[in-house]
Amino acid sequence: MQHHGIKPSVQRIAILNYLLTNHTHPTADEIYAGLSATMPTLSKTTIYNTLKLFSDAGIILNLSLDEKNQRFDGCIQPHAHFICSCCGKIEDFFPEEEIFALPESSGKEIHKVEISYYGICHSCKCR
Amino acid sequence: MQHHGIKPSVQRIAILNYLLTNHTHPTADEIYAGLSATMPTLSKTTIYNTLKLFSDAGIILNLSLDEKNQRFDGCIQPHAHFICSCCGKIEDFFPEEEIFALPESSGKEIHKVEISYYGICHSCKCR
DNA sequence: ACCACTTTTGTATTCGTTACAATTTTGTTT
DNA sequence: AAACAAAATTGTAACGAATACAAAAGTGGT
Repeated sequence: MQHHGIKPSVQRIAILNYLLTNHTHPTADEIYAGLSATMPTLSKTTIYNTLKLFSDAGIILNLSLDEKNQRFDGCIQPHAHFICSCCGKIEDFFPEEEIFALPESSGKEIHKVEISYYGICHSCKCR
Repeated sequence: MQHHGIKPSVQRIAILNYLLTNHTHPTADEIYAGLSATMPTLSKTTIYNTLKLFSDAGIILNLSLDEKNQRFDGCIQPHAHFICSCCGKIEDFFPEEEIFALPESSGKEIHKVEISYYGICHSCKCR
């Protein structure tokens, strides 16, 4: 965190820690629900502020795979996602790295790549 | 449209036509702005209803690449997008088809694949 | 012309996110 | 330690895209 010019605080550490230990691609609300038990005074605005701070600094990812909510990912290794439209589960995938580079470098500067597969997962299909 | 069990109407034809001729990946609002000139009584609800009808039927794509708005695409050939964070421009890409299939078919049923590259485009970089 | 059914429309509501100002915390200087 | 400036946190209010809902208009068949 410090290496990115961000001063640590109790709230910031808690939020980053939540993202690094819960690989659930949570929304701001889910993070709030998860942390407010132990930090009752935590404000939702702080969560939004902090998430923006972190994602601008590149230490977390702001995912747009969910059209209803912003979702956040503490794993910044290039990876893809599978989203089950039925149960909502989000799975991580790690395809070959080549996919994450632009085919031809046409003078573009790439900051983020998002690869999302939408469909029905195995267990939802059989139910 | 009829082949997908959707009855055509003046509004539906206009909305589909807008998406097939404008490759701008518009929001519902942008479609409304573009059509209300010639169809003054067109309602925004109709646009939302119709876009949902079309994307559920698979004749258009509901893109989640923009975290602020739903965006829609009349081009349903598998393709990727580049989004310039500076000027907002959205470009189409057509990588090899293999990318759009799941690496290993793990019993999943894929309905949609979204591949988005976020960054700065050439002209914004030089300005 | 009548009727049932579908589509469209406008308004009201919801809810995730942001704006903003006040309060609290942190770090530094004297 | 006290005082001060700067930064972070908090709560409330506001915004706006998307949805819910009921009324109105349109469509097709008898």
